[in-house]
Amino acid sequence: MPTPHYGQPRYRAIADELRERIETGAIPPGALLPAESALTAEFRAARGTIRQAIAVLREERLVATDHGRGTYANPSWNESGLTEGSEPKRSERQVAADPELAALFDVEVGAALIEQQSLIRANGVVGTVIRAYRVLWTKQ
Amino acid sequence: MPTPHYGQPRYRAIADELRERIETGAIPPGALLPAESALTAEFRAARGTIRQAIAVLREERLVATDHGRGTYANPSWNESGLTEGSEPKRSERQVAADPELAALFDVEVGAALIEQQSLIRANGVVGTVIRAYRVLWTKQ
DNA sequence: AGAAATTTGTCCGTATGTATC
DNA sequence: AGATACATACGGACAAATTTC
Repeated sequence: MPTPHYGQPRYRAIADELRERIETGAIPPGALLPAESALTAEFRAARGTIRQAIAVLREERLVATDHGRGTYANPSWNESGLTEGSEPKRSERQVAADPELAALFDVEVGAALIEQQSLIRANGVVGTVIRAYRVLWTKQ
Repeated sequence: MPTPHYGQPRYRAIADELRERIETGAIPPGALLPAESALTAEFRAARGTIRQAIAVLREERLVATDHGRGTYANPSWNESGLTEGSEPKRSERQVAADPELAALFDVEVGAALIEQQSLIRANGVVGTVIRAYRVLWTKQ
């Protein structure tokens, strides 16, 4: 546990994990990554290690951090990144919570949720649709 | 006095002190703890150290913190009940395509889709629900 | 209604001491 | 010896939610 960096250093492994979450849409474009303190808890890594991992992603332009605010995923949804991106593939709208979502978020059915939809295209055709839901009103 | 952690770290000692004040009633249930700025002055510790101490108590459910408001002692309404058993954080099921998804995937309404749902928790509560949709049979 | 002050949340940079590969 | 990593601690700054004036 202390410092076994078999092959790959820890901060790179953490960077890989976070990169996957972003690329799979688990952390949708424009969303905030968990705070450094939350990541230290989740990965049970020191803050310096977490910051090193995020620095890797920042260098890849996969995230951008605002001082005092947080670290955002995919800040380049308006500028074509790797692909020429024929269409904007992100949209956000307000929807009502269906019974299942209401139970998960512990809110009333019909409560306002933010739905962020992203599309993943392969060869021009839509391969995956990702919908991320979060409560509009934190707290209640 | 830079950073000697002989024996017990400072944030634990501070947490112990605050815990005792709560348990002895010096800080009654529902009352606000002194602000972080006040605690930094009292213990002559950095704010980060104070916040670490409070984080310990928060984990013990001895206090609860509201952004912009303060940290309360003994939140009596802790009916949360530590969850009814860990829910799976990733589940997969087959659903029928709604009109929007059907259009995106270019299939008929009602066609079979795979929905993969993931939950992202922050501090134990569901913060985001991710639903990823794919067509069931990717017959080229 | 609006501005200011308070308070918590988050990030930044740095530093020390310890331990392991 | 050097790189990696952990745990702890400091101080500063900006952001956001809440309260007070």
